[in-house]
Amino acid sequence: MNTNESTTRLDFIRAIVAEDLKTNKWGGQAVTRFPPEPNGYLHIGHAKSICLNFGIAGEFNGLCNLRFDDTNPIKEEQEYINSIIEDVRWLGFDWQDRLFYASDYFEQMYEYAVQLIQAGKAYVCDLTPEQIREYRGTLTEPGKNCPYRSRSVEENLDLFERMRAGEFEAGLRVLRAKIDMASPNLNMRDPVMYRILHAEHHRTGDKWCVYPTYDWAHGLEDSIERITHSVCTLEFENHRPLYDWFLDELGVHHPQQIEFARLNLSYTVMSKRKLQQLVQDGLVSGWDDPRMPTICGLRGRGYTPEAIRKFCKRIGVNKFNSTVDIALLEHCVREDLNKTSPRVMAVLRPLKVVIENYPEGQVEELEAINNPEDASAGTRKVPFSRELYIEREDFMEEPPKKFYRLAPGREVRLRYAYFITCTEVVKDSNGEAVELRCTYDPSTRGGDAPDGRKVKSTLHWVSAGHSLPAEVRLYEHLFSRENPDDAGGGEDFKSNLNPNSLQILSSCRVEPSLGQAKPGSRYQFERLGYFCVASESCEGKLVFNRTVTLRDRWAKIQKAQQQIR
RNA sequence: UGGGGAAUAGUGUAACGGUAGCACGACUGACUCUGGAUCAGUUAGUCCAGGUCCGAAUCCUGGUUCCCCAGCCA
Repeated sequence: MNTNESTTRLDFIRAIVAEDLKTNKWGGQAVTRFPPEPNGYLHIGHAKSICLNFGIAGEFNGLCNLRFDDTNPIKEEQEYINSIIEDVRWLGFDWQDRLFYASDYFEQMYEYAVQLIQAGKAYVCDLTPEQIREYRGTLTEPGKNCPYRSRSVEENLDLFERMRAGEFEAGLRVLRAKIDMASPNLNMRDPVMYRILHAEHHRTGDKWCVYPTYDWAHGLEDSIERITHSVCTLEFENHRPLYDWFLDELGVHHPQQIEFARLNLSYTVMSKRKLQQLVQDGLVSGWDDPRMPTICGLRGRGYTPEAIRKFCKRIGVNKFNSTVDIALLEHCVREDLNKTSPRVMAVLRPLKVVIENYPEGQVEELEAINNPEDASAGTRKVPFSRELYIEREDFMEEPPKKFYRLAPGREVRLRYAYFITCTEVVKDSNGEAVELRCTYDPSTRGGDAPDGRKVKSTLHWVSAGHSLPAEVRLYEHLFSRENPDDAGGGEDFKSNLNPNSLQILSSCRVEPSLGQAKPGSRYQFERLGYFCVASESCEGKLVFNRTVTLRDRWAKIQKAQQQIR
């Protein structure tokens, strides 16, 4: 709590927690929870909630539980549980022995329901779903009491027990809270507490055929776990009176529900439904496609947990909807990766260079710095020879203004190597440059000229004979529109998919030090960006995913120049 | 047109009756063996209209706009 970063400003939720701690409201305890429903993969929006809940616990010397809200066996699967556990852990959070499941409380919840029935506060209703909707009324008109509302306690008890026993078909009856069918808050118009579902639950099997609804279950889960601050998203604000009502009627431990705005990010979608659609329609390779805003997608893309945590800290917490610029997320990864990733040279679109005055067969091992931001990372040797590859876009036969790179007659530096001058351009029948003939200045070995002359630019390169082939996947934003839902003419968000969101380059060359690069490890390809070794990569076939480009001044100049034309 | 929320530079957020600040972005410039990083600077804001006050983003009144709610989803 007393770190300089967190004392500066408290968001409104932390302010509440701090105040409660000060007044000893919960006996000096702060207990939060992250309560995902295991029906999908976690995304960066969940990370916001995870960082909030675990962050509060960490900062206030409290506890944060990981709890699966598994009250709907039709939608939930073990696969999701596994991925969620992996993702939360990967993000860097620890729930120790407090991994819980709502389904572990089913018996207790059932007893609480019986208690409410006995108190005349709940009843079994035989209306069909359609009828329930009709009886509920509308936003502007009150609902009306259903004919079963006045059933006796005994009959309700009997019916509810038989619901549990499996005597009725799915959907035939429900248990409802008896509150107020005229309430302006529709959630209070006798909400459903239990529905009959003859479905196999991934944890309780066929033990139950009545399952609690969210409204009934969630507060109980919080209460049973002695949660103090039940943090959820804005859309549950309307449910808070109901949350409070259940807990008050039962007279049990009653946490405070606090709502905050969920995260929206530009150039992507965040709803589970839409993400699922992308997966199902095969528009991405899966939940872990590196273009997805899912935690596993970002992980495969090369994002670090540190960067995601930093991002979540920077976006803050508030009560109004907003859309964070994805550039901020990208800034956070760059900031982290700049300090931590080893530099390496890789040529994505190779253009052959022959150094005519360099002795055939000669190879020099030149020393290169692994990370200029971290002296302890040391140096490595990079082989240099007569035939090299440079980046195709680092050469222009007719360079425009402000293009500092290689051109006929121009001298540039090869990083950590020599100054070279382009003397001749070899072209194919289409007039395309296929090879450059150059000379080098032997006195510039290592990259400095003894006579002090300067060059305008430094290029990365690899030795043709020593470099390794690699596949590199260049990723861009998944959508080409800032707000993907902003689609015209009856189209939906999918019409805004960015056709260039994935570009696969299969004839890249990387320096030999990358030969044993392990999947998941991250590098900066000098002058290009941050890349991470793809999970499919192996020693014979190297594959890299681009996490994010470096900031690129030249690209901006180029863009500006194109706009002028 | 019922109820519940919310509005501060382009974006995200501070300021809790007392100089509207920070970050991202954009734009300058310095430096540089990454057109990277770093450093310096510029840009730009209190939804509107009244009121209270020496003083209002903050308090009051009235508007405007946006979000959420009519699942046996969460």
